[in-house]
Amino acid sequence: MAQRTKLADVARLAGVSSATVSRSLNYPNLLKKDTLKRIQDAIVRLGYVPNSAGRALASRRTQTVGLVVPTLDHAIFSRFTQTMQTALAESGYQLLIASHEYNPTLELSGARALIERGVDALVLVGLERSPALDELLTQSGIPMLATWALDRSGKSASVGFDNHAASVLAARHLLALGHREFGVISGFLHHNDRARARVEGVREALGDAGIKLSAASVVEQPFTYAGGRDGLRALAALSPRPTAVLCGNDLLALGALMECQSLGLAVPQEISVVGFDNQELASHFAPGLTTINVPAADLGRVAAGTILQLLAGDVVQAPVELPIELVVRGSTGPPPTPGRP
Amino acid sequence: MAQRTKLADVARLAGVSSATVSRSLNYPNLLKKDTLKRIQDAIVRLGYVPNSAGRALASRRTQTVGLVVPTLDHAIFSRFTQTMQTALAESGYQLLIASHEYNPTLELSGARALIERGVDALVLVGLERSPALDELLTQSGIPMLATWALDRSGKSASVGFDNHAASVLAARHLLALGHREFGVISGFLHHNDRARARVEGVREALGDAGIKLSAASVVEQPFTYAGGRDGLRALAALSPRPTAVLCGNDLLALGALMECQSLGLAVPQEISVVGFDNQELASHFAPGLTTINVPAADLGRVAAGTILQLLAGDVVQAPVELPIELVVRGSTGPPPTPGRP
DNA sequence: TTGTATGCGTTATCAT
DNA sequence: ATGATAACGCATACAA
Repeated sequence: MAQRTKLADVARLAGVSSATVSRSLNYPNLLKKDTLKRIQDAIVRLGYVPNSAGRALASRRTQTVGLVVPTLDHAIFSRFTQTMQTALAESGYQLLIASHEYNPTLELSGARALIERGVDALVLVGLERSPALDELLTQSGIPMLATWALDRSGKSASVGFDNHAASVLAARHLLALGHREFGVISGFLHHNDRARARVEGVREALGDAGIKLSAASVVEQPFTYAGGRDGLRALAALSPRPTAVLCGNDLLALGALMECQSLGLAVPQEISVVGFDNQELASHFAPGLTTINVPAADLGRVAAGTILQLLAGDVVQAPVELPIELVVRGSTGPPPTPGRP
Repeated sequence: MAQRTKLADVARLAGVSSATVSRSLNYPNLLKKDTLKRIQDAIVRLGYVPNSAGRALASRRTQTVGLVVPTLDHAIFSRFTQTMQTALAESGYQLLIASHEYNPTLELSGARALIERGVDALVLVGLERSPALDELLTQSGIPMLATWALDRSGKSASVGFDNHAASVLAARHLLALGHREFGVISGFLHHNDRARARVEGVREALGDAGIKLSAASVVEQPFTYAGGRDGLRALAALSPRPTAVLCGNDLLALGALMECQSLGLAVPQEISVVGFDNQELASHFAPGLTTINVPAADLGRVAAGTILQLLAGDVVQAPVELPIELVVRGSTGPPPTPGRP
């Protein structure tokens, strides 16, 4: 039953050639009003739906964009994906998705699967990829866009923000408040250049202030509330105890906040927490939380626009940098006593 | 540069016919070990990637599953999608996604776009669809799976849970606590049969107890924190004021909780709140929140499995019902004084 | 076990 | 403005 009526069926019913029907789909203004209408009637009558495999084979384009993300199960990526898919759909493009859960092997196979399916362009997250994937990308010659990071080398088009600069911003803010003991709860750094850039930003900003970030004060945890809890517990056990904690995303930050409460640590009086990602809850349940808001939805929109440019043949070299903002809530509280154990 | 090497190129390099190369891909065990190896070497040497348009045209299958969801920007759907895509990828299927933001027109065009692209099967959310979509589905003859709802009529395969029963469960719980005045904060009911089933469940359970749910005590709001806030404010203004509020999802429930706090209403002493969806935050920041946990990840896994069965030609008639659970937190608090204004 | 030949549904070139 | 026809890359029935 599947995929019955074809171009030729419509052509027969409309009394024209299949070439004309094809044109009615792709260049309707080339046809005489009358025949166009006859064809369109036939299409409706038959419930004809074009077969894009045939179309792809003949036209060498699939009207499909591939997206390879770490996971859809983080708000930032699902929002990003949602926005992109809506924007692309408006231009007649469909989104084909692969996720790899931060596993380079899965990223490679996912990208390969998308390329096999003939995506007209490919969107990736981050700049880091395995040599095999790099080779696959250059061999395929498919237009590629890196997201959530900026490719300053200009090797590939990119839209994102400066993860490094963002955490420098946050660290300086905390330094200005008088903090001297820091902790970082990060996601796993393996195969996550964004997370690494964030940690590096902290390290650098602190270094400029003559403060060294010890290995023990950077803990890697899964991107979950539990990860945030565990991370904070580990940091709280250090001596001296950090008075400021930077978290890699909202789940980690909120988990850390919960654990602070469980441990009886006042935020931000005894400990300050900074989290990446936009978390509406923060303003209400966690007035002491400072956040670095990342523009996931904007990124999706801009990425879609850039992809369309690439597909139009434009050469997009310069990275498109989106602004991030540090949102400080409840900063009126007293600064923490630095160095208190 | 795109999509250079083809089957024939590999065949030439390996010194075989293209048919043999095709077989090496689809039925490797039909080939002599030696020739298979020669072919595979050639494939690697050339960096050959199959063109699935050609494959789809010839085989009439795309190894692609279409998913039409309301949005990826709600945790339940992104988690569902993520799980499904992972499970399907393990069986060599790719997921093609369309989202419609609760707009029937977009749902139709999305489904059409997916069918055009030749998806082997289609996954939809809910049972309600426009007549046009229904016709499209039957005309196309594509295997279809309804999710997040149970098709008791057996017209289509379905995996989900009983939204109606779930809210009956919640309402009875609140009745048992002594509540007599109820409010409901729902998402928009238009084109959302799950939301309607939830409200109906409440209405029915209350009706059994001789309580009528007035029109004013059911408010429709967008699925956001702000929606929850606005909804609760509206309900709190009613006289008599509801002592128990049921919310359509986690965002609405948390928004309602925030507003309770802003209004100085103690939860659950003065007002009880019940929210659909699994919300980890609840146990910490909102100990008075009772939740109906929905198994988004399980649904994704089961849906993927069912789709694979359908693709294998199995006839899946009976709806697959997943269990839901009512999680009561902080129920030790005193029951609210019923009917207090 | 492998090769030959044909067709899948559409687009695009070239006529008319 | 429209028609005839040759690709597009692969799978498969049939032959060998």
